[in-house]
Amino acid sequence: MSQISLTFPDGNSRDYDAGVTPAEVAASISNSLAKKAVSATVGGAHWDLQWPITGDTQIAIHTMKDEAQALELIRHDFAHVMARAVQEIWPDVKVTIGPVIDNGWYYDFDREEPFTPEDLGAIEAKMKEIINKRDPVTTEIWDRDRAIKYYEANNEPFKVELIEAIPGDEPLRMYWHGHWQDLCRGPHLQNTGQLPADAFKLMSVAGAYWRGDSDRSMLQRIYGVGFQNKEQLKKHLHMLEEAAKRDHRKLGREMNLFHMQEEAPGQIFWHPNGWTIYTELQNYMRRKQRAGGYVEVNTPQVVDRKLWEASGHWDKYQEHMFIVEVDEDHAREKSINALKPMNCPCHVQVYNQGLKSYRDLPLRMAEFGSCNRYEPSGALHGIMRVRGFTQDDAHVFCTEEQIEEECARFIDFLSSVYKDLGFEEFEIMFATRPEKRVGTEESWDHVENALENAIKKTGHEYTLDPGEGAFYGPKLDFKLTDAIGRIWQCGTFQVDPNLPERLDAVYIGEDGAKHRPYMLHRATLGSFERFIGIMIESHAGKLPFWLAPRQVVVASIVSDADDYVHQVVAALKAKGIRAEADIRNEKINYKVREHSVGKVPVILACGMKEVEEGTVSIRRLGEKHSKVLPLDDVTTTLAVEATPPDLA
RNA sequence: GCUGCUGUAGCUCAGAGGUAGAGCACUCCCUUGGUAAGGGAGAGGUCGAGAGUUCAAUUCUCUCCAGCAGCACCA
Repeated sequence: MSQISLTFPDGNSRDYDAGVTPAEVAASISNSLAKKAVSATVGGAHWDLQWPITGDTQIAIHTMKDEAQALELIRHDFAHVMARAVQEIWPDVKVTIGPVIDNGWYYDFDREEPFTPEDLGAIEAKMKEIINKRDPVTTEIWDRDRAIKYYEANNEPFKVELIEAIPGDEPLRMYWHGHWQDLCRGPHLQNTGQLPADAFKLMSVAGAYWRGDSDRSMLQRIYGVGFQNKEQLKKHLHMLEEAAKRDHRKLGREMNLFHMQEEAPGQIFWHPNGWTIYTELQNYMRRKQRAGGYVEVNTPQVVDRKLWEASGHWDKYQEHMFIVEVDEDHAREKSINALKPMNCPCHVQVYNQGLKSYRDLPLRMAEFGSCNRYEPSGALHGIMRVRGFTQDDAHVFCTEEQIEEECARFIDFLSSVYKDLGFEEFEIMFATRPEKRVGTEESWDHVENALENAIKKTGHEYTLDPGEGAFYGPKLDFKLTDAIGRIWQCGTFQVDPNLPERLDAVYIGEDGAKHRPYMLHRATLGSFERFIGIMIESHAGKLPFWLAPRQVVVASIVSDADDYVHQVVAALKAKGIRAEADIRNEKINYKVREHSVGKVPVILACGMKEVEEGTVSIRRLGEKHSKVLPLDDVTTTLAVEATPPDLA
């Protein structure tokens, strides 16, 4: 038998018989390592302890201490144990797939009856039973025919379909523990007893389409979370509880920012507090955009279908539009209109007024464009995904050569805005040419290169999202996460040669001939609604002072101080600070608590001492102690703090 | 849109086949209190909407609406 040389992380190497498994390698080092080992990294790949190694390579043996590998194995094995538990309780349930995800795993099942919360408890109990059996995990490679026959015989049509989708002659790996078997890439633990039976929890059950295809049957997906030990599980569950407190829907109610109601699903009734945030943010964006070389326009809400037909939206997007029909009793002619779902066609209309020269380009046309989209009911989510919203939208009309520069300029602009708003980090997704597309390959090459260069020039990392661009051009999406880690697209940058073509936008070039401009769709915040939702969650309601709807509450401690409280409020207002008086007949404890819960950043308490000395007792949100300071000092300090970041 | 769950006072929630309850919030009274809930009284609900079963439905059944979780969608 031939020999192979395995190199360990410390640089030493040893010879073994070809076909040696990591389990055998571990045993050759020490008994304790053999027991503790869970997997290996072989030649850069995560390797099952049972898989043979056939050539010279690098090897590292993993134990539970290697967090990345351990968590992947644990979660993957939990998924298998859960599937086995389900089939032991309900033998007729069909299994499909069960991958590892952030913090845990899921497994999709096909079963007539819905799983209930009580069922989840029963499954958890069965899983613990299985783990305690400490069944060894074994694996074998099967050929396709055998695997297909096996699953056909066992009435597992989903597995058969999975195998049929696996390309050609790729060998199929089977895993067992106990009598239970699953088709799986691996790697897995050595035995089910290596799973921490007290460090997992089944979280929820929800529908999920088979193979992610909404035309196919809906399966039941059970989600679980799993960790190396009980403490980490507890920590995770606690984190979820904390995150729930930051939910913008809850804080929106508690801070009296907005509400929504049945009569206008997916639309927001902004209350004075919430609208203050909104307008402050909009004022800020308006100043930033002016400074950034944009001109601002405003275009109609209700637009005749003729324009949507010309733009192509009527064909492709109609089911997502609110259609407005004006009938003949009210209008001279019957007309069919749509509420605008986006601003671009209207912006081309503005562009098309008057002949443009190459000297006018790039033309950056911005609008705080109020849009309505008939989003699917299941997609609605608080103020993050709504049917009526306002984009901080703009379209840059430019030449192909200007795209790179405009893209870089936008990324810098967006970074500056995000930084001002407290988001140092964000994810850029670079979506490239899809299979179904228009335009020449040369043009796609050029435009994709322009975007890539722009990202590099501005010094950001990005994630490639191949094939996910629009049919007419590539795009960048800028994403932020909410309190529980759900990812939301906020900013966007899209290259579009298509709409100028459809709506016949032109400019006169240096050569005196007509040319077609490119149109760059771009939004920084995306929508005010979504961005405010994200901001509420990321700040847990404690917005930066300049954005806080109620910046200061001045509270009297005794009613003899009420007049002074009004003077203090007037002094603050004179400095442009949003201040209000609280002279209710309540104790100071009560007032402090109420305004703390309401996330008011500064409470100024005034008793007779302050009245006599011309001071205020300042207490900042989150701080336990207050400080007595001269009123003038406080108004000056707060006025500085109230300055928006772009004016500071 | 799909699967499942939920809908009772402004909010958070309890409850039962015989037309409803708590805490907080609200109003009034007492209290003038020094930094996260002082005390008392009062008012407040067509139990999401519609239909059906029943002597009787807010409770059971069906349909619809909305919300929540996930999936799909987000040009």
